[in-house]
Amino acid sequence: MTTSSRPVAGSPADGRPGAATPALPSVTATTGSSLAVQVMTAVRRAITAGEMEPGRLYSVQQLASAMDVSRSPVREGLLRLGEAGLIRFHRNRGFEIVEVSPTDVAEVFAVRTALEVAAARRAARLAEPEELDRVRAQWEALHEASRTGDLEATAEADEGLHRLLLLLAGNAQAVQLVERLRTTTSFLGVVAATSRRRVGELAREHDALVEFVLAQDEESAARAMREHLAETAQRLVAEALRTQRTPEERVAELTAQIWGAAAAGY
Amino acid sequence: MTTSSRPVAGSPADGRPGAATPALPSVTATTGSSLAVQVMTAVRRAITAGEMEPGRLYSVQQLASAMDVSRSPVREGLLRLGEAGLIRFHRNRGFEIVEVSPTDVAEVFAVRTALEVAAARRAARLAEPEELDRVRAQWEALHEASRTGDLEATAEADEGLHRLLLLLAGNAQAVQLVERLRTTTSFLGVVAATSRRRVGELAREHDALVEFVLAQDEESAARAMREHLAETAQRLVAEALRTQRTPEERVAELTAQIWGAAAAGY
DNA sequence: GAACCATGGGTAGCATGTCACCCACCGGCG
DNA sequence: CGCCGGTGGGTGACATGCTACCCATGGTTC
Repeated sequence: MTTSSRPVAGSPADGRPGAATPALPSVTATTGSSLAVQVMTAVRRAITAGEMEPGRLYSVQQLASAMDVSRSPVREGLLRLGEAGLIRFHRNRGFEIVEVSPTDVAEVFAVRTALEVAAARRAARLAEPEELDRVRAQWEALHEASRTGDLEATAEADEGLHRLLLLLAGNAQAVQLVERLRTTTSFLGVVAATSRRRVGELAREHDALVEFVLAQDEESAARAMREHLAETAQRLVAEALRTQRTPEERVAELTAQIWGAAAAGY
Repeated sequence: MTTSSRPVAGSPADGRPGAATPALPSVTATTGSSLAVQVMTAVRRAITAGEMEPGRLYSVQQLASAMDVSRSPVREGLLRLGEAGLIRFHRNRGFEIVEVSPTDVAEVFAVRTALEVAAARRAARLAEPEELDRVRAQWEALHEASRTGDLEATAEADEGLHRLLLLLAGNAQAVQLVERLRTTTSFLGVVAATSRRRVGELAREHDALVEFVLAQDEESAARAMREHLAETAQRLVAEALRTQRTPEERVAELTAQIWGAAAAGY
């Protein structure tokens, strides 16, 4: 609250490269949490929205000015994002957005396969009746969000369902881990980009999975989870390929190849 | 530098909890990296050495004074440890060491099983001859360190071997993840406490695993990794139980129970 | 004796000052 | 024309000042 009008800031339209101020990721209105967390959210959103792009150098001071907070929370939030692998620091030069390659996406989903297939199996085995009710409720919430076409709510419900299954598997560490994986790869952003046109289908993809979990059919649940993740993975790998301007006629072939190489054995 | 003799602080043998200043984690001599990293290392060491214990509240200012640096790098390092789950912050009150329960240890190893069994399989399948040479070299380094009885070197070589296998599996994301898991659970500290008397045996436990990887026998390598992790996990779970003052006659039983529950399905 | 409230010390979170260092730019030298 | 060393702006890392806030303590009231 010290600066009420931000006196200097970007100054006149300096055309010099490197100091370019392409787009200011405005501060989030998400009050309630610490400023550092707000910075993290804002930067993630700016990345997925395309306001900040790989290959360009940004600085703490720059973001702090744009978001009208001091450098401390900005630095703190950025360091956390850096540890998560979302950005990379160059000493005394600034930081840049790390580009998520199709291979990275495939690898993340290979890891998720390793963890969540087992989780589905364990959830089907261990879940108590009231816990199964929660699964059903979350599933219905997903369908509801999907029906309204609300992209963000659908993605959130999707996440919630996966998190719930991990929880029912009784492994808190795994929950935390997968949670972090999502953050790391700006997973949400990719999902958003991909499924914009097919929000309605997202819910139905979970039908078989939920059905088998509710029926406590361990192996079928595991298989359904594996198939679900494979489908999602390939869709996101394809999207990542398109982001890299891969010719459309090669996307299908490369997707199968990348996912096949990353997933074999998991 | 502010307090040269800590004028007030704990005062005479105050029995009051909370304000006690039990032991000062002295600054590391580990120069070369940033102060924040040095703080992280120092705090981890202080925890594993028992100088800092769960249930007690510490503060940034306190550590900063003890280590003779400013609050900034201390806060930064502690925040990172907090994100890893090693400590927990209480707003305006301080932070405390998070106790690692036997169940936590078992869960971490369940996750590692999910990731590293598949990694062993893939490493056996995919490794090039020169990469197998690296495995052999790392294995010999482990034996060498084990032979000299150097605990820290042995633990490091152990880590190196596991990391190498993950790398050869071609999943950079998994490597990063397991790396973080180690940090999280103050894994090294537990290992140290456990194997102090049996450093010599640690190397031999990897023999079958390495042998099968070198022979490129996928399924045997996977099985060997699973058994190796199960053994290690149970040893550490038992150690965690003893830390919690579990009666020795119940340790074996509880260990089997906890590990069985956590690992089933992975 | 017990419940209530003012108060003061201590804390994390945020803002700001300072510094060594790196790199891009630029002018002079070969 | 090409190389090369001085130089200045910008950056991350660290030090320090400031503030809202929480909690324990002790006095006060009933």
